[in-house]
Amino acid sequence: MGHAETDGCAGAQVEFQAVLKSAGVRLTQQRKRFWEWAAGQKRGFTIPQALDAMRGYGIGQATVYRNTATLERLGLLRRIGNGNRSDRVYCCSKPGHHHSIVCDRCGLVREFDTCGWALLRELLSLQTGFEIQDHYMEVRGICPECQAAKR
Amino acid sequence: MGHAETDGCAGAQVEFQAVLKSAGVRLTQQRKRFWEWAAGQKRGFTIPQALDAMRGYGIGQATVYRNTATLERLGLLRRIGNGNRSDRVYCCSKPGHHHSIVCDRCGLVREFDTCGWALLRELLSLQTGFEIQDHYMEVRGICPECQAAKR
DNA sequence: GTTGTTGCAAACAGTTTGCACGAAA
DNA sequence: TTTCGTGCAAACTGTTTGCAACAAC
Repeated sequence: MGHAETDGCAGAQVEFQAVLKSAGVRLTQQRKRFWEWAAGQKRGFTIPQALDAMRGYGIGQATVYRNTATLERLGLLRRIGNGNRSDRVYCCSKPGHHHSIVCDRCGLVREFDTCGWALLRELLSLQTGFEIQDHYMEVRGICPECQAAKR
Repeated sequence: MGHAETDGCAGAQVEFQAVLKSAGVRLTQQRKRFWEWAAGQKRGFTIPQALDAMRGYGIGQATVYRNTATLERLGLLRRIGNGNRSDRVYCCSKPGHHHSIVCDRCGLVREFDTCGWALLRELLSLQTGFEIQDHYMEVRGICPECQAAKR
């Protein structure tokens, strides 16, 4: 099953080690395994899925939880699923601020950054008097492949 | 402490009973108490806070959880706090689709619905090929009062 | 009278923690 | 050789559930 144009984590291997090093975080076997697996999950994953997969490598659950937190802190992983509370985790293809659009059917994640924020920010600031700081956005839909499969 | 222009739940009392009735949900003493209290929390609340407050009325925790879920289902309550994962609950001032802007300092919630969605939806649809369904958005900032208090 | 709701307490699920050992730098 | 990270299991927190009594309609 080829996911056209969506190989989100290409070149992630290199970046991974660099990010860890610059954060003073050690590159352990377990972390490497976890990251390789996570980067391969193009549709994100849930914690139970990660626990299962890592158990296969003899990696304990505490390690999975700890590493999920660590990599999230380093901006390598991100949590989504607020609309439906599914609490998925996915592997960021690029660092920094961006949003995600998630397929409701298969969980495929794509990232985007154009969200018209500058304008909205200005508007909200005027309307509410709030000193606006940040925003969070998540879109749900059906990905092209699932649309095709549906028929 | 007067919260100018932010008495979100005015007239909620009336609507409350109507919504419950039309959903075939009973108006019990406990639900009424819970709702009255919740509607009074202009800055939203956390579950522990609700548990505490309701314990004062002799209302059990199971009831609080069950009612939170019920009222959320009826669109009377809503959960926020995805950016910082604080998992707050707040009382919706109006039904239907809208977003929230939360004060990072005091938790005050204001709702808004202008978010430039139509345009973004179109853009994302073209860019990603997704059949777009829904979106979730949340803004964080500092409310006017907290800005004033800061100085 | 019928049925949804409640309170209690026990059960549960998911997550975190303490500690001794092992591996990375 | 000095930390940091890991595995294990126990502890914990927050949430859900079964059941008998009760209150809403």
